[in-house]
Amino acid sequence: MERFRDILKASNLKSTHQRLAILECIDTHGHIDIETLFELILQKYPTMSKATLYRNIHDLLAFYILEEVKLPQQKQKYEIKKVPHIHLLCSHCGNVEDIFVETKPLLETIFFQSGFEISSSFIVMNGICKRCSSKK
Amino acid sequence: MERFRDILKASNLKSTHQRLAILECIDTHGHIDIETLFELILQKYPTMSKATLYRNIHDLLAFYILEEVKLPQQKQKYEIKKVPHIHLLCSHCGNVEDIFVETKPLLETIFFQSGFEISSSFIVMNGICKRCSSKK
DNA sequence: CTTCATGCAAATAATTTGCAGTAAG
DNA sequence: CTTACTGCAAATTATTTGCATGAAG
Repeated sequence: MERFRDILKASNLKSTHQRLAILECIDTHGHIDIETLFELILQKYPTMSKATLYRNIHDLLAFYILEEVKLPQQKQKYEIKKVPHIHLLCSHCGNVEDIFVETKPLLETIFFQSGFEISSSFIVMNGICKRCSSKK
Repeated sequence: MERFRDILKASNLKSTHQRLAILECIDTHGHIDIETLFELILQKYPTMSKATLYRNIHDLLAFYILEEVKLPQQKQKYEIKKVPHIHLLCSHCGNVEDIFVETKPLLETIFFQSGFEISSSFIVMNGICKRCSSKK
């Protein structure tokens, strides 16, 4: 994936095999936690160390290349930073789906009610996804 | 606080000093993390151990007496379970405010768009609270 | 070449567990 | 009394750091 090289270069970060592997792995897997990520990368790069993984996650977050996703009852996960979206967490199959929805009305209601000026939001919906509910 | 004794009894949990202290502390302090909670309780009960704290937090969560609050860039916090609400996290003063807002329209939009049946939601808004924005 | 990133091992922090003693009901 | 809960210490697990080596540009 050439795009990750560009993204890294833009932040003056070297495009090491390890970093590219981390980014590609998160990209193809979607929301992923440290442990799973580590095991997946080990398969390609048996020498990968956890210290490197932690350091890179930290740096990639700092440069807003990654984003943390804190889901209820779950270990912290990570994803490639993208356009703001809502997380739909299926309590049946465990999958996380992203959805892009207009939230402006809600934000305006909140401002109206409380005077709180919102700059960003983090939203997780728990429930049953379409696939699971149609299987019942 | 007599009400916590009742709540504990309803779940067949004994009303120990430690448990009552944990609940009262979280109740008066609001959203609080393990470390802060531990230090506050130590002042009243110098013998309180962290093992007990962790065990109790775990059990109180399991009985839905407490609720976990995972805020971006912050350590996990806990609060007394209450009516569903939205968290407003002020990036200036760091305070977390709770607000009760009608989210039904948003939930319906999501269902309409994706077929995802929502049972509960977790929402954090980042921004500047009324108090801070009026100080500028 | 020069600088930044990696791997390893060791250090630190966070959380869990086993067990004997203690307190709640 | 009986059972569940606590405190302590030890065990795990998670994360960070120092430093010598190696790779990227």
